[in-house]
Amino acid sequence: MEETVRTRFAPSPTGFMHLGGLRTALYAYLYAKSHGGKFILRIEDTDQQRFVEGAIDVIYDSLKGSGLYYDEGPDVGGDYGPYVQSERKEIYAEYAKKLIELGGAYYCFCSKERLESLTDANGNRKYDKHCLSLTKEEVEKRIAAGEPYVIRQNIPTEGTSTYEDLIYGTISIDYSELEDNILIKSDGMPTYNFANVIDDHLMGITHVIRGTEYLSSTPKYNLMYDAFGWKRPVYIHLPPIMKDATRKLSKRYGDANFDDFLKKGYLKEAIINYVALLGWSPKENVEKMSLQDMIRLFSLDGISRSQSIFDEAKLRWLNGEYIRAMSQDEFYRAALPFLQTSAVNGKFDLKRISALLQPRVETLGEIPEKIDWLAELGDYDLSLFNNKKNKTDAETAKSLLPAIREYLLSVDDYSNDALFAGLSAKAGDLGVKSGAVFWVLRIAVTGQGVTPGGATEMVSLLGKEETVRRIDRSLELLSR
RNA sequence: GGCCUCAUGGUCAAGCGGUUAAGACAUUGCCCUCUCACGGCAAAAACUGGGGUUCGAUUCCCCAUGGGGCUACCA
Repeated sequence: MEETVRTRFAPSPTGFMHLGGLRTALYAYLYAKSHGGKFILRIEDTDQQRFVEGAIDVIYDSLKGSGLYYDEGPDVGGDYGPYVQSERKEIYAEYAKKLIELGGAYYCFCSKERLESLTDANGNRKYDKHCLSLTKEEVEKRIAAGEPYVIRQNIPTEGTSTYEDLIYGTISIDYSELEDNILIKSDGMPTYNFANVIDDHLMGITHVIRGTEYLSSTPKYNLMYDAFGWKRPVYIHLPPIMKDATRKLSKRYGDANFDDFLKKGYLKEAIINYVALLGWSPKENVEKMSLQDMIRLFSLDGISRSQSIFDEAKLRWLNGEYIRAMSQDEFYRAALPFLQTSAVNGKFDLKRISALLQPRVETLGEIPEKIDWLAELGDYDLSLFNNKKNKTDAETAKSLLPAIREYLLSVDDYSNDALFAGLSAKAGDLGVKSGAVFWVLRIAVTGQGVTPGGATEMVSLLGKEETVRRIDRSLELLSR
């Protein structure tokens, strides 16, 4: 029987969910799920200086919020815990000791000063294996004396390491290019280089899915798998997501934060869908996909090797697709927080505004700016009445408006359809194109060149009292 | 600097020796239309350069150029 696929997402708690990280998590999730496997969450918090309060919750929330439910993790449990590295310190110490016995690592007592003295003319530094020659007795004596130490990996001085990456193919690195990196820091905590290997093995990870930044350091990890006699995992390295041609999407530029996009009014389904498309394309030529669709369509040969640039314009479009696919109620619920920050909150029927806005916005964040002006009719430029096609201007507005006002005052059915039919007929009575009536009316009640909906939709929304009040105000402006 | 790696329109991205080199976003134009938007139709737009291999290279190989990564007691 084939072994069960187990993938993991192993972020450091930095306080925000990076979109690149989210994509890595997504691919790991998709790979596992499309193979009937398990997806595991592990928190890599070995760098205590980078500890951020509440950061782990951000990871939980982002993952679950996007539908990437993990089968094992700190908050959901599992048979391979603990799933937080800072709680596994003794495990690493034990394996480090074992690796030393196997000759794959050694204690090092070198001072920072000595290390710095190793820097050559080009500014490069490579550890010289100085402490490798220490005898066991000497090492024990110095440890007993309380001297601080680290544990370094013992990398062969010659030879070549080769492995097969499922995306990039055969990768070969000469050992001479690698350094005896620190595995256990002087504070007793492991570095990524070590914890990552120990945990992936102990947690039964079969497929390691991560960014290309690890492509050339993977031989170091394989050396450890081999030394312990463990089976190497399958490697799947992913190309980076860029902000532009030369910069990666980064925290620094504030353009990579999942939460920020949520605040701007992007839907999490759209974000997940969009990042899935950066670096992967399904066999079928489709772009809008649910998580379930993606599980069905996911395959490694659709993953590209080149970096891709994050294009917010396309994300906007996709987000718009999701918005238009929602039911009116779904959209209303999603839009409500944004509607409530608008100046119209409490003045008009938010549900009706929501229906008007649904086909007209690509992100929820655009909502307030699209309707704020609706709250009050202020002074506006009378040249807005100018319309060539309908042959209108301020003068025609002045002559048409009283009759329109009278009509609107006389009817009680303010539904869009009734208003449209009634005003069209009225235009006939007045001997003008219906477009002229609609244009003049729309400007008169909104004072805007562009509105989310036509004259009748605006009037229907405003209601009789407010409509008449605004027409009066416009007539006043016109006679100044 | 050394090593690893990548390279199709502005962007994402099909293609995997012979194609009119898909599709999507963005752009432009037209249609629909009570403005805008939605929707529909159409246009413009690409194989980084140079050598090979081959009857034939976007596709395979090499070099150059350009981009990214690694070179930490960060991950």
